[in-house]
Order: sequence, then structure tokens, then C-alpha cells
Amino acid sequence: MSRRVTLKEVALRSGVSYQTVSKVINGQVQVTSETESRIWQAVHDLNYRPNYTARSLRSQRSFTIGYSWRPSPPDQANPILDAFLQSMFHAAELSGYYLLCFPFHNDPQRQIESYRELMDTRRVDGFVLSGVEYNDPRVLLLLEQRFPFVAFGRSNPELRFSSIDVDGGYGLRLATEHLLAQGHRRIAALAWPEESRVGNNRMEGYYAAMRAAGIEPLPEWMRRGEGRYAFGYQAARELLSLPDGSRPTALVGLNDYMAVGAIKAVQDVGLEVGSQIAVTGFDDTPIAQYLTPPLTSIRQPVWEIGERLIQMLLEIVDGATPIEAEAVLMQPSLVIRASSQMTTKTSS
Amino acid sequence: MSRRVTLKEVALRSGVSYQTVSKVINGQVQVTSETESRIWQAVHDLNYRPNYTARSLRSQRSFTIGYSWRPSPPDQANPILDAFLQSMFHAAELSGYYLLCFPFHNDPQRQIESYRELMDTRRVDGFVLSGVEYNDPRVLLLLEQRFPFVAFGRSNPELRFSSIDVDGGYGLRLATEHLLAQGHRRIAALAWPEESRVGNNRMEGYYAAMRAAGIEPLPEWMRRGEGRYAFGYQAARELLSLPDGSRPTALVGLNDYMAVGAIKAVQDVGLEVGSQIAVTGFDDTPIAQYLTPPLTSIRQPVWEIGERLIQMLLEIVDGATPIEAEAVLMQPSLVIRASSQMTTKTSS
DNA sequence: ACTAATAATGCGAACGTTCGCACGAACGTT
DNA sequence: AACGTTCGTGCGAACGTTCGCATTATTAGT
Repeated sequence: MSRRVTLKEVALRSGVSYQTVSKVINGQVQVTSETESRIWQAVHDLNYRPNYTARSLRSQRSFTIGYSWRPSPPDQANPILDAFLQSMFHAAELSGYYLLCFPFHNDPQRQIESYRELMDTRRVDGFVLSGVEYNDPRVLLLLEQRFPFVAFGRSNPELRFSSIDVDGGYGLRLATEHLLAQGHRRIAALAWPEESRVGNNRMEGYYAAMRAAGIEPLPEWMRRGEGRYAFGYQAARELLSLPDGSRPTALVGLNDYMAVGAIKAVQDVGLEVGSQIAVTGFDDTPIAQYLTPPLTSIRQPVWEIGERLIQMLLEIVDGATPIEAEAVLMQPSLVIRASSQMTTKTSS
Repeated sequence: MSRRVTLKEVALRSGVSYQTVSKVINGQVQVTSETESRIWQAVHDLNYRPNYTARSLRSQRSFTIGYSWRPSPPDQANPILDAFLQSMFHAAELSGYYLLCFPFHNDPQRQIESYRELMDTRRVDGFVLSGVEYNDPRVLLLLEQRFPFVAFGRSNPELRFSSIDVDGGYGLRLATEHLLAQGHRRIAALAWPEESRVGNNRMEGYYAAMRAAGIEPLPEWMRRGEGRYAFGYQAARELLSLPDGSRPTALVGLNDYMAVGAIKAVQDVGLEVGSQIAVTGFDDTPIAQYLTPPLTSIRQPVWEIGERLIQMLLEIVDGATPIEAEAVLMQPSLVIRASSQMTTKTSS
């Protein structure tokens, strides 16, 4: 924690003014190749690195991106957090940026305060948002302040900002079509409440696939609730006790936790998952492949999302010209495992 | 992205010099209660917040803590990452600090370069390390440079630095004693390779508990390998095919993934987990409670660890007097579920 | 009323950069 | 030979704070 090498020392050692050293380092000026090499030599000898804070003060940029996310409850881990963060760190580092992470506050007032603080103190140059909701106060604040940000997920259509979202409808279409291809006709859904935009998006894919197959889903096949194990279990029990003609033979879950609950319910009533009742999830939670049977699920291109989000944000932050907001939609992929297959052959 | 309020504007509005405003805000000086209230009024009216960068440049502190961690493979998520990060964010925020997160590089050279960069550019005031290894290059670098840091986990005993670790030995003692209390006598272990300090720590608890019960574990009960599902499965199969007299009736896993693999192996040979063969894990991976049967596991006090790590680090960073390095050991707790109980009653 | 002490405030400098402009030297052009 | 150009480099200022000391206003002590 000792020495600090400054521009002046480099200048002294290479016999030019310190401002010239600065310009050479930033490639803003032509100098004799001789002086240039002297300067670089000195930089190297002294192991000089520009003081980030000073550079930042002068150039009015912090080279820092703020990110905060809603923590998952302890019994329901966020399966993509690690990869999502790492992908952003890597992409940011390539452009000389770092991520500043700050705590998530449930109180909207307090939460907004966090964002304001970071903006007003000029601590970050932009934000990445995730888990945006309809009329998200953060989005409203940042749009109003014209502060750069991008979001993982969409909000109200009339709010214009750059975002990337996973095409959940496409994901559910894949899952539903896969089940239809296995011969299923009565396919039920474990869904989220109606207020959930993400949930509604995903369900569209289910309806699209069903109707394309000429099937009009029965209203009782749609169960809405909190996306947790307990609800998945309960809903599946109810679905399995429907009368013979309407009892589903397959269940699509909007997340893995509900699907796992459903698997347990199927097994508890003495039916076999896969061969008799098919189940699919969403998110491809790591341990899902180690269940008995392994869970068919839908995987999001997390790494790519993180990278592109950062690239989009830095274009806004760095870019000379204002960027048109764009909403990118990415395609998830279906990972087929035993929980949705007639043959009990364990894949994976 | 518009206005920026500076000290000077506040000063103008309250009729004092901007330096005085600074001092009042930082409570470094006495002023008339009248001027004081005028100043605070102006601060409030203009919504003034000190520019972080300028403050940082002048005071030579970044109020930022660096943290980087090794990402988990996609099929083996880190169960405590989310809570660990959030706990640190909260603790840091209380003291006006934020966390700067940066990518993890596998190449040691490149990794060290990341730390050097952040130190030399004065971008962070200290680091939190996790996953430290014997002769960890990061530890050696930071000690040599006398740069403030704390670690989650221990390293060589002769390297003196502040750290918090979970008493894995205690955890395994709890698990083993629990199994002994259920009447088990032949208890095998799914362990990590001998080079693993964490693994060796944990195993000590197993041996302690066994010997305290007057049992000398057979060498063949100890299986070492990579801490993954596949190894757990394989090792359990081998253990279950030992001759009658030495075949274990219980398995302790050093993590949940091995335990889950073991559960599958037990079921595949037609035995019942819990009533016939008991299995325990380590980490209390969220989905472990939803397995069939739910997995008994060991839970680390993650939130407390994160908070205390930050407190320790800030004492070093903020403290006027140098702090004595201390190695704190925290006690994990046993979460008993059906996988280790004779009665098939599902707890959880 | 005069000085000494104390309280309240102001002032200049510094932190380490980047930025814009100015300046001299070398160059080619008329 | 005098001129405009370009090239290489230097200089002063600024970014918005904090810090130490100087200065003035106030109070108390004789």
C-alpha cells in the first residue's frame, strides 16, 4: 500500500512535460518516435497506471456501471445469477468498465433513493436493470432524468428504452410442441398470476402451440399461483383428480420449482413421470437434471444476454450520437430429459 | 442526466464560502446555528450531494471494496452466492461503501493483474477474497503490498490475515453424531481429494465423532473424488456393494451434489433412503429440500459471514490504528430432513 | 477600555488527471 | 528570402472536493 506513481514522475524520467505524457498515453497526439519510446519506457519502468479517480474527475466519467437485483428467497435460488453477473463483468472489463453492485431495497422509496444517490454523486455512468415491472419506478426515474440504462426484461410498451428479453412465449411453444409430438393432447399449465407480464408472455406460446394443433385448452387446465414448489404440488394434485375425460396427461410449468412440485404430486398419486404424465419446467435449474426423473426444461442464453446488455449500455454511454432504443428478443432452447418422454431412457 | 449541484452553488445560496459548507456537511467545524440551518436548507433545496469522484480524489479513498469469485459450473450452482453478495452489499452500504465486482480469471497471471490494476489505480480501498487456496497468489500479493483485505476461508497457517471460515469439522461432527444417534454404526464418507483443505477440515469432524463413539472407521469407507453428482453416484454404488459386514448403512457427503448422486445410487439398487440407508449433504442447496426424500444437510450462516467480513475489512481500512489479524470460525447448523431419518415422516 | 483567548468563517492550495490553446521549429511553397 | 503549414511539445486551467492555516468577529478577563 506504498508507492503511487503519477504522471509527473513519468514525465520527469522521460524529460517531457507531464501533460505530454498524458497525451501520448491516450494516443491523442503525435510525438517523435524517440520521445514516445522514452515515455513508454518510463511508464513501464515505474509501472505507472493512471489514477482512476483523477481521470474520472476530470473526464466526468466513472467507467462504472451500477447493478442491483432482487435477492431470491433462500429456498428458491436464482439459477442464472452467477453466469449473468460473470458475463457482464467480462463484457464490461473489455471496455475498461467495472460493475458496482448495490443492495436491493424492497421499499420503493428507499430503492429509488439508491439509484438517485449513485446518479447524483456521479458514481456510475449507467445502470443495468433486471426484474422490471409494469410502471417500474426505476424506469420512470431514469427515463425522466435521461440517465443511461438498459434492462433485462420488458416493461410497458409505451416506455421506450433499450432492453433484452427472453422470448418466453417461444420457450413455451417449444415445450408444448414437444409434448404434442409425444402424443399428448390434454396439456395443463402451471402458471403465474394474471398480473405477471413474464407469465402472460410465456403462456401465449402455450396457447399458440395448442391452437396450432387444433386443440382448445380447457379453462381448468390453467392453474395460476405463486411460482413455488408448494403451489406446483397442490395444483398438480388438483389437475390429476379431474374426471377422466379432462384429466391432463402432461403439465408445463412456468418455472422449475413448480415443475418439481408437480413431479412429486404425480409420484404421490402412484403415476410414473415421463411415461404416464409428462412434466416440463423453465429455467433449467442446475440440480433439475439430477432429479428422478431428470427434468425437461427451458434454458435461457444467459451469457449472451449479459454480454449484449453491457454492449448496448456502453453504446449509449460512450456513443457520441444518441442511440435509438431497441428491444431485443432472444430465443431460449428446450433441454429434453426423461420427465417428458415416453421412453424411460435417462438422457443426460 | 442534466444538472449537477456543487458545493459552490450551495455556498452561494447560503451566503458562505464553499469550503465552509464542506466543513459543516462533514461536521468538522462549529458554526452559528443560524448559518448552519441556512446551509442545510440550501443543501436540501438544491438536493446537493457531494461528488463522489472529487471527494475520493482529495481524500485518497475510493469507498469501494473489490470482490471477485470463481464462477460455478452451470450444472453445479453456488447455493450461497446470492445471499453472500447481498449481505455484503448491505453491510457496506451502512458505512457508505459499495462493492466493485470484477471477473474471475483462471490464469493466475491474469488474475493477479486484475487485483494489481484495481490497487494501483486506487479504484478500491480493499478486497474481499473467497475460495482461497494454499499459497494463494492473491494472498501473497496483497500481504506483500500491505493492501487491506479479508478472506472467506483460511489458507496456510503461517500467513497472517483476517478471515472468517465455517467450521466444517463441526458441521460434519453434527451430521455424524446425528447418524450415530439414529443407530448407525457403519458410516461412510464421500469426500474430496487430499489436497483440499476445506475437505480435510470437514473430515476431521467425521473422525472425531466416530472415535468418540468408539468406532474406528474402515479405510474403505472413505471415498475421495471430485465433489460432483457423478462421483457421488459412483462411490455410493461401490460402497453399497461392499460385503455385508463392512457395508455402510449411512453416507455423509461433503456437499449436496455428491449426496444427491448417492441418493440416486441407493434408490437404483432398490434400497430406501432414510429408513434403510441414511444420506446427508453439506451446503443446504435450495432445491435439496424438494428431493424425494428431502435431503438432510448442513447450513452455513451466510448472511452473518458476509456482514462480519465487511465489518472486519472496514475496520482495517477505516481504522486509525493497525488491526491485529484474526481468524474467526463460525458454526454451521444441521438441517434434519427425511433422507437421514428412520421414520419416513417428511419434515420440512 | 485594552488585551488575550476563543469562536466563526474565509482563503489558498492540493489531489492527479485531461483539455484547449499557444508556441517554436522544421518544412515545403511561391 | 519571406511566408503559411504542419508537427511536436509546453503551459495554464479546470474537474469538485478536503485540509490546514489565516483572518475576522465575538466574548471574557483584567
